[in-house]
Amino acid sequence: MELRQLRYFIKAAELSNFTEAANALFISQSTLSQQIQQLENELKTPLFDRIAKRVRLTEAGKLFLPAARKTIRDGEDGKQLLKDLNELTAGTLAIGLTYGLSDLVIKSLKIFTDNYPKILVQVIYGTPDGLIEFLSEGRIDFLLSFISHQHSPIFESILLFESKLSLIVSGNHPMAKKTNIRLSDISALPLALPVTNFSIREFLDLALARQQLLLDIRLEANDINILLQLADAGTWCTILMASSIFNFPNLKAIPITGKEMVRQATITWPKDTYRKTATRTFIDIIQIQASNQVFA
Amino acid sequence: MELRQLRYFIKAAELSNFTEAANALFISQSTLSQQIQQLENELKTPLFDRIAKRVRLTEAGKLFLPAARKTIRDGEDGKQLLKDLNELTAGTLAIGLTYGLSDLVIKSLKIFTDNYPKILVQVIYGTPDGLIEFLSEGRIDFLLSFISHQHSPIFESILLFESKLSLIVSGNHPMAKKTNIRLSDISALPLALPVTNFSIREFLDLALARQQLLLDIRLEANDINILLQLADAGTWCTILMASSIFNFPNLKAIPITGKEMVRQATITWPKDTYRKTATRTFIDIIQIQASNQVFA
DNA sequence: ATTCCATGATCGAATTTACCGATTAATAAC
DNA sequence: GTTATTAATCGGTAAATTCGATCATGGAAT
Repeated sequence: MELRQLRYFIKAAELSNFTEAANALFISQSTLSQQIQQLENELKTPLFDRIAKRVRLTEAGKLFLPAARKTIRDGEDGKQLLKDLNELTAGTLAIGLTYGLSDLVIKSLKIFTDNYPKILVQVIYGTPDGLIEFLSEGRIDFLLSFISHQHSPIFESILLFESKLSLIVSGNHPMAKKTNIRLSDISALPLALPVTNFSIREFLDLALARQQLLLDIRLEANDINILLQLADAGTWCTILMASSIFNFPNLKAIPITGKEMVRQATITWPKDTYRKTATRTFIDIIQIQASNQVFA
Repeated sequence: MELRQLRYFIKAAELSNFTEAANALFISQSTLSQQIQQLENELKTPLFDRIAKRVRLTEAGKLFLPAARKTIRDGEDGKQLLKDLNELTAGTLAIGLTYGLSDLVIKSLKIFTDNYPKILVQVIYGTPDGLIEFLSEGRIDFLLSFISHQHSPIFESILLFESKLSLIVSGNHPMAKKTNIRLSDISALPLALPVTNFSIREFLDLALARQQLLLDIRLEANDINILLQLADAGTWCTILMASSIFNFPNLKAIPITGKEMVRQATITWPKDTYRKTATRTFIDIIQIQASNQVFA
């Protein structure tokens, strides 16, 4: 039994006429006749009475017709489901996110969910390593981070924007007026920094090692918001990407000079897997947002 | 999209492994791979992520899987419906019946409905002509009557039993002791007979005309039961088939002599149409009942 | 009655499709 | 590296679908 046969049967039952049904189906009458017979053979039940020059549904045929219709309809429903999914009216979108890119995502999310309210969006914060793992497992659809995987065999990345490593200080901090600063100028400041397994910290530590500098680290936290609040209160300064302070109007990001101090925000997804429309659409949105945004 | 492809997809989704799925489906791995691709093309949506050496459902695939299962299940349900119908656990049986054969049907019905309680039985009384019309229209499945259609091109008949036209009298009637009677002996009796469009009346009138006899007809009725009750009360006699008096133990049927006075009870159904199991089964039962029954 | 028309079944041929086996490519595990 | 596993691909074959033509039947028109 195949859907084709059910489609033929339904049309023939509706028209009670094989010739007309065949025309409506754009097949020959002989084809229709044969396919109906084949269906009847498989069901071991005649579906039509062949009386004189017209056909009429048998009782079995009458019973089978609604069942056949239902089967066809279910098949169509399945197709529609996928169509809806591609048209962003259903489904989920799981976004992996490292600290420091929240602002961009939040702005983009507003645009996305306004246009596609039926998509369930999941925002998963994590470390780059952990999120890469999630990406492999298919638990997130893509990943926003400052780590590029442009040369990976299994991941693909595109650049969103560049952001400079910056000293984050409160607006009334003595250094708040500076437009840029050298890494060596910071060494005297008491700092609150992310813990060492955060990628920004790894990035910073690498630069410090290269320049053979040490910093006055007074506090470590595994939460960027805490660091920002501490800076906002004027207690300590911190070092983060310039793009991290969007939520704190009182804070100032003073870019640290040096071309190695620039990090690239990227979107990463698994190579050679289907990217659903929700993913592609969201990435489009986030790219536009990124290009509109101006970071130091 | 065909059910075959859905079956393949479901198995592959369940096993997350094309090779195993192909084995389970008794097809080659290449066939499975191709059919899945074909389905994906039609849906314009990849259903599996091909990552490294194993496949994994895409979100679209996860969404589509229950829909595919439902479609398959509905198809199976349709088949089961017909199976049930053939196995007499569902469906209807519409019996056309002329007056005079009720007793046989009622006895057979009891056996039938005891064994197949889910079959809805419809008993349609009518005149032979009307019932033949119903048979043509498919409103009844078969017809019990004293009219044979053994030589009709569109109807088929089998003989159930023979019954003699009889004078029906109350047990205390002067003639009740007779074992048979000639038609000419009846002409003096006041009679209550079926109306002229009843087939038994047509049959009787034909015989009377042949023998150039007239009867003393005092009453006509279009209901056999009324005639039987009148006879039972001793008011009048009537002429019916011997098989009609089963419900009236006080009545006696005195066969009328002459070979033309024998009528054949038959079952008739349309030639060359599917006879459902309910029909075939009921006919079997009624044939057995008829052979067990002894009529004058 | 006879002819004509409409309809479904059937037949043979052509086309399409499903299927298989062998091979290739990719990758994970050793 | 090497091996084993797995899915994709290719070419060929068998099967199924489809078509056109024809046949058989029954109803309608004449």
